[in-house]
Amino acid sequence: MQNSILSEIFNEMADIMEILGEDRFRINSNRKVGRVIGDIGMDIEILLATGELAKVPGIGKSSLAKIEEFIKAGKIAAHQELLKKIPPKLLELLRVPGMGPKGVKAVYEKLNVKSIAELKGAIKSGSFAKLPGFGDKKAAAIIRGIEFLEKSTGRIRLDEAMGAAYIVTDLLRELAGTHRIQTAGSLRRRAETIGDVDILVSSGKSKKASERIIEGFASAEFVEEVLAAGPTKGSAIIRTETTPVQVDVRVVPKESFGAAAQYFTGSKEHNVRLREIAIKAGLKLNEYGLFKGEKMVAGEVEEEIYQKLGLDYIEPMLREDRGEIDAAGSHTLPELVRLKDIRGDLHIHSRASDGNCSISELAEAAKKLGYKYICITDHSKSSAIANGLSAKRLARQIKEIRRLNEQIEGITILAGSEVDILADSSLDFDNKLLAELDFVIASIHSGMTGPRQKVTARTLKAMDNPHVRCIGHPTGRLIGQREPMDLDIAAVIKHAAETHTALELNANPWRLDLKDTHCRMAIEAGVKLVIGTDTHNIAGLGLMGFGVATAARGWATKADILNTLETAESFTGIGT
DNA sequence: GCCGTTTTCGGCCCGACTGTTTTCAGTCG
Repeated sequence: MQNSILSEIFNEMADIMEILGEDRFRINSNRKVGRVIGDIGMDIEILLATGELAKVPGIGKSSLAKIEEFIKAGKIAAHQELLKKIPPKLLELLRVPGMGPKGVKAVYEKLNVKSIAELKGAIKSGSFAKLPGFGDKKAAAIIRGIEFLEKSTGRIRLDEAMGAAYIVTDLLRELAGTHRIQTAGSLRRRAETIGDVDILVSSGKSKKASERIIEGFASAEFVEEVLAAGPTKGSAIIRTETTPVQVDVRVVPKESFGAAAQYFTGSKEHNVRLREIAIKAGLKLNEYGLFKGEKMVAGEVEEEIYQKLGLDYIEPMLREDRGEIDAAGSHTLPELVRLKDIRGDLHIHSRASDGNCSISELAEAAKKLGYKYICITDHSKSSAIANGLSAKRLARQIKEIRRLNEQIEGITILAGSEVDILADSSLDFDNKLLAELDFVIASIHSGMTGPRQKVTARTLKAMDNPHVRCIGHPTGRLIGQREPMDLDIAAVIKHAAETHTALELNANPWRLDLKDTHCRMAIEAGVKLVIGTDTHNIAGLGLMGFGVATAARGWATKADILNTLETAESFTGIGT
């Protein structure tokens, strides 16, 4: 799929144009095209061929021609022309916190700085600080920015962001003067990766109270470095168990809390659309409220902002400018699936393969979560590294599970398998054994770097097996660590619909696979999703929420998720 | 460059913080 490359090209064009100081509206539209292409789950080549691409908001005539040019020629002339205008490494300067397009332009034109290494040199030599509009403090800030860039791993996973948020909200709760505390930003939207953690606090009217909260945050022992600390806003790098995380804390008065929550939750693109709607209605929207002239018409309650703009309330997970605003206006938003709708976990590893717990321990823990059923899906024999079960061991495990079901009350344990899809597309167990199972997940664990045609064919073939009820972590990605397989996702979804095979939404925050946009495609094609934690221990059962949030980001309702069904019987005896 | 229930031309979101400034530009979200 060429979407991500194209998305990067449009963003790069916007970056270069910005450094060159070109028209900011044209820059913005290029950026928007880049984002929209990145958001589309569907292969852009297919969308172009069917004429659908021309209907996508934000993509106009000019961009359409460029995309067509890229599909045909593999490059875009306008992009190549822009690249010629700047040295190749100049763009990396934009990644340094504190360096924007104007700064990059200045150091390039006045100091002939063409890379981060040269920027470091210019700061050390003192020439940077002598530039008009710059200075010693700015120089020091940029050095810190470069250091942060060098040690940071970029965006962090959802679980890491949540851990950082807990650290800070725990402290804020202890501070005097904090009333309400709410995470905002991409964390509240449950995006798959998080840049920095935003936390919103409401306090009393006095300016002093607000200042004290920021001071309390900035001086906390977990703070590694304070990036900014004003009367209402503080920004700092904090230590966590895994990685340094940037956390922004914002203090707002009680009467503006809802507007601030709306504003700081974003996404930016969603907010821009809302403010445009406000302007058309003769109103003004900012983080303090929705105003008609001087008069505040909404602000304390987030729901009221949407209501006064003539929109249904939009859940944070949907706020990506992916059609949710139009749907809210026409009252056609989906009723999103929630964690409380989940009745069981269908992807669990026990001690028999590479898990840490016995089946009965897992069952008891699941019962405490209110689940009606779980399915034990240990690895199959080819996953030797994970101590995959042989046919003989699996047959024994099935008997063990049947026996346990007679002993344990209040929850049904299903016998399953996460069976390997082998390199030749066959499955790791024969049909006779698979037929014994209540629920079979088929997954690829090897040959993931294979060509598109091969990995796609393997997946399609597995779905042809009548015993396979679900494809596990379909793209195989590990966020920040391993790229997804080059899978033809549209073909997989189409075949899943044809064979009535479910697709997994693996809830592990390392995976979130299928991702949100792919979930939405699957749902639109009528394919059911299974949200499974793929847990190897009891704590991992708690990862379900990450999967549910991702499903919601894919506009999933309860009916789209297989494991919201009330009883275990819904899964048994299928394929026999 | 994109878009249209005031529009095919003329608009295009808003504010905090910082550092360099004597009133503001740049960056960020």
